[in-house]
Amino acid sequence: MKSKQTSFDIAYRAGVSQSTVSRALRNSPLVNEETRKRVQEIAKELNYKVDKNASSLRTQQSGTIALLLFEDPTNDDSLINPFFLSMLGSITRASAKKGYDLLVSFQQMSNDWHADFEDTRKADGIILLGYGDYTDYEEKLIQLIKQETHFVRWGADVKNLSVVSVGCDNFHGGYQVTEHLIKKNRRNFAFLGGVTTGSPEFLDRYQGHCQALKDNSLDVNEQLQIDAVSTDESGYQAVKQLLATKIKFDAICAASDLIAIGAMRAVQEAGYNVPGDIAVVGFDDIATASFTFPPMTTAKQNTVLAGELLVDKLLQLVSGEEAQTQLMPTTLVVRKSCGS
Amino acid sequence: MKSKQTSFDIAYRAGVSQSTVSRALRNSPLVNEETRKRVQEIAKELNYKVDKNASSLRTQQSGTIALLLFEDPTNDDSLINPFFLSMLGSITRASAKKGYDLLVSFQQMSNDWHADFEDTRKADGIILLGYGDYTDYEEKLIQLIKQETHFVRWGADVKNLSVVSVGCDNFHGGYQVTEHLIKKNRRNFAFLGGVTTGSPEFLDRYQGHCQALKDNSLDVNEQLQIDAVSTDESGYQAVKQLLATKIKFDAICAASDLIAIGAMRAVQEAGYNVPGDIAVVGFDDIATASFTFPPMTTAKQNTVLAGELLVDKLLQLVSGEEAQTQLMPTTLVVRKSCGS
DNA sequence: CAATAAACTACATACGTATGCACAATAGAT
DNA sequence: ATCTATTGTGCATACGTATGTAGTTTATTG
Repeated sequence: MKSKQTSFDIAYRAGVSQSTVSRALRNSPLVNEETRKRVQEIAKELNYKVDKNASSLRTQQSGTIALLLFEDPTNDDSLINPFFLSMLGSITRASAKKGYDLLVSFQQMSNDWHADFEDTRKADGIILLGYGDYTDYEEKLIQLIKQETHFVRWGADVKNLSVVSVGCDNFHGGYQVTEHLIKKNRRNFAFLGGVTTGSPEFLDRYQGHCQALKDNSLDVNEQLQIDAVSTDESGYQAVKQLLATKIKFDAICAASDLIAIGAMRAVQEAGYNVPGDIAVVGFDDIATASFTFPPMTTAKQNTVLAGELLVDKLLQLVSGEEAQTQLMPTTLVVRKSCGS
Repeated sequence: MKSKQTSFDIAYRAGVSQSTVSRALRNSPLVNEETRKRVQEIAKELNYKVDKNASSLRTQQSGTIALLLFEDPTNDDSLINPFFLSMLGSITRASAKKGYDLLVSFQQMSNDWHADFEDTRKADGIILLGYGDYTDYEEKLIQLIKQETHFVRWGADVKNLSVVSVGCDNFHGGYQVTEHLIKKNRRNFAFLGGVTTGSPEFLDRYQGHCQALKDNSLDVNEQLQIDAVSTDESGYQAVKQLLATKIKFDAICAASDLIAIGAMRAVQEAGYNVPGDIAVVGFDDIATASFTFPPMTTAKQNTVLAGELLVDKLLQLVSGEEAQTQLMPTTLVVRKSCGS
């Protein structure tokens, strides 16, 4: 049980050659049924496991997917955005289902992340996860393409680049929640989320929001759009700023649940009732959203499906097939933060 | 930029041998300062990266840690316990800080998990994460020890086994929250969490709870202890069951935040006020805990520190050093669910 | 019974790196 | 000018597996 078993040890015990052992364990049709069974039994008996390093070195395939998780640059503390954490969970599951191991890596998005995993042969392909809202991002995508790295990414489609993305229909989601609020007879909307500065995802949500207003003959009041990053603190501050302007509003569309949570807190602290005075909707449907008070109405992104799509598409690319960018629909989850 | 670079290519370009390249890149003192610089420059220029498989095969070290995450067996849906998700995040960070890659794997805790990662040389060591409350667990730990696998685990110490564990002081945590409630003049306590059936962690929390009661000359009413697993649904059902007994109580100690969240919901639905009529405390301090209504008072487990300790101790074991089981203190986080 | 096919199995080698050992080159000492 | 010490480099090999090719055995056929 001590020193490591190799295929030669199995071969010796089975009275065959090492190559036969290798073939037997990989179920090659070249070896006799009987021989194969015998070898496999002995292997199990001796608790032999194929050395993945040697195997990968020989086959040039690692059976591993790398997940690169980019942090929100503004979020310095050591908490991870719960939405991405949830994505991480579903990706882990999805890759396990496909028999792949998952290598998880946090990235400082500073240097060299682009070149690390597939080059070193530790992974067959890469999944990029995080808001792509920092400088340099496209440049690095281009470099990945140049190196012919297999990768897929989460998020809004990137224009003019042949990159496979999986994302949700942020425009539609923004439209959806806004429409819901309009049906609840709200008329004066604030929008919380970085539009000029932030991630493309937030911009799409905002544009969907605006479109819904237009389609219902409502005006967009740009003074009620406040930039915010995806933290509850940022949402809290945004609402404070908003209240200071004295402009009236009866609904808040937040670009993410975290922002919405902070917004609700600020609203309630100012003595207003949610949803009575001000309705709030979020975006993402993170786990916390159902436990807030009042429980939050939000546009759900299906992280389970997302994880599976990302893994499936990546594996398609790895095996040389084509793969298409895909947009998933969002689902409106109605709870109580917009009235009943 | 296309076909893969090897150390031979670098050697050719630098006019030295492959072995010199290898040494230069690993900063061996055996190679001349000047030569080393030249080699490293050329390597960077050609975007050369050491093949980790070949390197690992040769050195028998992978530079990788495997994280095995066990699911709560009762939790079938595809959501991960947020506490463990948070641990996952901190472990990811901690191992990155040490320069190790992290291989994440979900386990069905059915067969063979014990033998996979270090045996195949994909990882230098293993971190076990999850409630250790299922049959077979100790048996598998014993097997890991037999195989001389390097591993550490999260959770309560395992008696009679020389296993390195990192956990929090569940007894003290249970004591702490109960004491807090007593100071708030609560006298009739319910405890929600599997004691006979559940995980050892829950049992420790319960015992701390009981000790606090005894130290304050209060009786333990065993009829007010309800088994529950760590989901909000389970907490919800437990309170329903409790209310049906008509026994009076003015405080609930939940064995986890998720249980507490479900409990609060049931209490509020029954028309009682939290904390006015019934105070509630949780355990863990998951992200959601600060967003509930009212915000939850709970015993915080320091996941960031836990992640670092787990990684540090594992790496100690890997490098042949001794490592000790360690209990971390819990911190009482006072919010509003116990009154002000 | 010889010749050919069919079905297995063994031999040899390559994957890319790291390292013990031998060797070369330079410097210093006598 | 010869010898030892010092420093730097190259040669050869091993890590453990997978696979092309050659070889052996048995069955099949003329």
